[in-house]
Amino acid sequence: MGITERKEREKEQRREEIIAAAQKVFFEKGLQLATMDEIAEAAELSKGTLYLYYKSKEDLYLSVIMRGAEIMYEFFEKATATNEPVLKLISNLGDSYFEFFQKNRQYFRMLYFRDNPQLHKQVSQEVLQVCLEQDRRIWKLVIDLIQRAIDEGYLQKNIKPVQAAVILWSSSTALMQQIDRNDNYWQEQMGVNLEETLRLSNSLLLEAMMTDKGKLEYRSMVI
Amino acid sequence: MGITERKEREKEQRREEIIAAAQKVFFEKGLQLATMDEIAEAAELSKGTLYLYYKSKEDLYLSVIMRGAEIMYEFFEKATATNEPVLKLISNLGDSYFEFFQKNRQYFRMLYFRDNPQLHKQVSQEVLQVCLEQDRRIWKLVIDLIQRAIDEGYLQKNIKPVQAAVILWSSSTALMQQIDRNDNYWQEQMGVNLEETLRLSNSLLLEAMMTDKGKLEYRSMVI
DNA sequence: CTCGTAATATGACCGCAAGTCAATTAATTA
DNA sequence: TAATTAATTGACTTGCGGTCATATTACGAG
Repeated sequence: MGITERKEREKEQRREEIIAAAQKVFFEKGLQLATMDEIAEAAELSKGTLYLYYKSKEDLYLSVIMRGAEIMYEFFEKATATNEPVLKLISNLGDSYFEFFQKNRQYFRMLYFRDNPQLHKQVSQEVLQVCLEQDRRIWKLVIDLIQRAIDEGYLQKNIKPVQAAVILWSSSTALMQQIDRNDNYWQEQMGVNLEETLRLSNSLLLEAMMTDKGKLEYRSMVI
Repeated sequence: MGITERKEREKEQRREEIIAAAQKVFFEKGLQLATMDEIAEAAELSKGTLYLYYKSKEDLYLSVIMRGAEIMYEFFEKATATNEPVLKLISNLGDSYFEFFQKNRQYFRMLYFRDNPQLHKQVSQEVLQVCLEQDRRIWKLVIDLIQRAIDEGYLQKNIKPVQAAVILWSSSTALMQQIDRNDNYWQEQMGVNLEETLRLSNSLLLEAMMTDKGKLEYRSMVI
């Protein structure tokens, strides 16, 4: 009976080895240019073996993405686990998203593959399910925080927390994508610093959602 | 000499026929699942012929996208060509972007392929150039309008027009992408109407950028 | 009208990569 | 040690983007 457990462990370990190899190759080449043969070689396994552990290249890709999402979640948890006022926590959350982006660009890039279902031809139902679950966890963290800010009277009651979350999330993500792709272009051709623009966008939105009480506290906080 | 002209016309026409066929197939299947053989069949030509007119599948895809971008530009032009006050024009611009999205979802979806350079493996330099030119035209329209609103004292002077444009554009786009993919999910699981959220986001941002004069005018406008 | 030439169009073919599976090897059990 | 089960392999199949030698058509000179 100890044997089946060990086998289980070894199997899990192999899955991890494969993911690690896949990550290396995907980071270097991206989904399209990475080949399963390459990943197999990096994992020191044959291609056939990969398919014993993952149903498709896209499943493998999504599995790597999930590692990234987990790291992102940890950033968020850490950023919101202090005893600071809730508006500060929301602001921290925005900062930590950007920090995650800067320190994990490869993951960030992969993450928005997930949002493009046009690209999911071969994703298995199981992996998708786990993905959605993880997504929910992240949204819950954000939404709960905003709910708290509303309850405490810092954000306007007539804005639904989910709405606020979607708005803040969408604009942050979109701007970071822009930074990822075209930062130089905007800086050099348009004379605009996108990182500054991101901060501006976040504070404009957040302030626009605040109550007077919130604005008061926020401004004292910023100084 | 009339003959070479006719030939020129016929060649241009063939290019158009091919684009039309490609569009049909891409609309139905998306970039990945569409095959060149399929497009060739739809165009009633052989695959080889396609490659006499377009260098790659991705070039063909981008060429279809450019049709979409042209249509979008026309929406924008029409929305901003009236004599209404400039804040109303900016608001109209947002509405027309959403209208474009609703009436041309297929194009909208394709447009965001362009922003993912990870996917551009085979795009030729020429097509890319035309693309960038078109992009600039659209940005110019938006930025000029915002510049006008600043000049006329409706938007704050300390916000750069390019910044404002990027912020408004990014958040609108991101929310429409969300609508395109997951509207039902947000509506049914989260009880949130994303179309309303988009409008909210736009007005929050716009108002947050306004001067007092702007807010006064805007509020009288909304009623 | 007709023949040579140039412009167009064709589809068999190539190379590559995802995914499969019969055969092989390794580990476990009797 | 032999039999059974599990894990692994890599040759093979399939499908598609892209190419190119060949065929077809359109044109113009004689």
